[in-house]
Amino acid sequence: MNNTSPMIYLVDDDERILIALKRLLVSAGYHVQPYQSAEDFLTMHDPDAPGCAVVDVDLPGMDGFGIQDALWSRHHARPIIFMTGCGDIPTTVRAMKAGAVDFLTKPVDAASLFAAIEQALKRDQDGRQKALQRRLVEQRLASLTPREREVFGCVVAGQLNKQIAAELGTVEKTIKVHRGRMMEKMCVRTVADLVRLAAVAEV
Amino acid sequence: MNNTSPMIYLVDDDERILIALKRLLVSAGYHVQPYQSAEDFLTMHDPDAPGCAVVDVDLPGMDGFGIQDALWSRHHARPIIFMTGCGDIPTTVRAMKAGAVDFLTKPVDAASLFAAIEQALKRDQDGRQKALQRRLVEQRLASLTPREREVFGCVVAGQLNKQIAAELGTVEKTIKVHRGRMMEKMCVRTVADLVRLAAVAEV
DNA sequence: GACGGCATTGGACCCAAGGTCAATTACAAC
DNA sequence: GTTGTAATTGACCTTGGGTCCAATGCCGTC
Repeated sequence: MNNTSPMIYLVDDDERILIALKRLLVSAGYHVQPYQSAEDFLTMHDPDAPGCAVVDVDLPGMDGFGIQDALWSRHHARPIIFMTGCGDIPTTVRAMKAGAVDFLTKPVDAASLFAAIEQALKRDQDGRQKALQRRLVEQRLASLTPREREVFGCVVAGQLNKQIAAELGTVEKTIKVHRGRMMEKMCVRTVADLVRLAAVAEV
Repeated sequence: MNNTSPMIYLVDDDERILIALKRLLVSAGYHVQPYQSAEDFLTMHDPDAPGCAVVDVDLPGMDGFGIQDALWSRHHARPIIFMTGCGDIPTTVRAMKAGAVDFLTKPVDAASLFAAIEQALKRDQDGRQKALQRRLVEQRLASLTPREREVFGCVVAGQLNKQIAAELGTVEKTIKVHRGRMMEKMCVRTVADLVRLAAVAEV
């Protein structure tokens, strides 16, 4: 699906640092997209492209946390690595609690940065994988008729056709038909597979 | 199971702080167990009692991370809240990455401490709940004969009895018997329930 | 050697799941 | 009014799942 190589989104208001870090990362083989402000990053980056963000928390205007919140509220789960020149412990804790991959102090140590980026890219990859599966299941669920949707829930709950019929106020034969069509639309052949699909969607 | 009220394990080498914090927590209605060293805590605390630990990272001898590692290697997932008088950002990041609930700076703010403790107790509760379920499932799995165990795997995978029979080199009738006994031992009546149990055990 | 647990199998039987063929009803859109 | 989709139901048949009773062979323990 997304086999484009991952992008590192660099956000720092200090142009010298931006240039230096970009050079470092490019020389290590990464694709880099630099931004001088949170606003630039948020409006210009492609949220569907794989990759991670390396962000200075102390930005003028919207700061690093603003980026984190903005991405979160848009359901963009892009992993973030923070950098700071003058951060304190409460700030660090807040960032990590909010899901930051790492919180690095300037001057940034190259080895730490690379390690954090690798971890962030892996997290991004995993997240994308899960989101993809989830979207697939939700797409299939959306193709169900209301009745089929109800039957889906009952089957996942382990109910027998006759029990489902009683619950939905109809007869077993009707349920069998709905159930058959539902299984086909969900692209599964066994109840075991269906339960696993349901688990992907719900959790 | 564990309806004893949760215990707060306090670990700090400074006796004055230990006393002050204990007083604060007791007055807030918590049960508190103070220790002056990591070693004392590790040898004397009850790992099966619900609760969380509030630990000074800068302990003489084994430090706070030592506690974290020791608990981890013993598979005791007790949530830890760290305190520090002179910590830095890398230390904070390390602690949070290792799963600390919070990382507080001394002097500890009461409101922050209470918030962290509530979060830690909730995490402990959730962890215990999951561990309990998991142990229950593993116990049931352990009661299966080797053959039943194999059939379990195939059923969860969604295979038909005849397919299972072919895979295990026997006939459908035999599988039916194993399958029936397996379902009874696992205390489930439907495949849907069985798949959910399997999910609890594997993840 | 007797005993118990385990794996295996056969036969009879019942219930559940799913498919075929056919038909009816309701509602919304064109 | 016609068309399409969704929901519904019936009779009939096949396959799959599950249970009861009964029996056999293997293996390790007492």
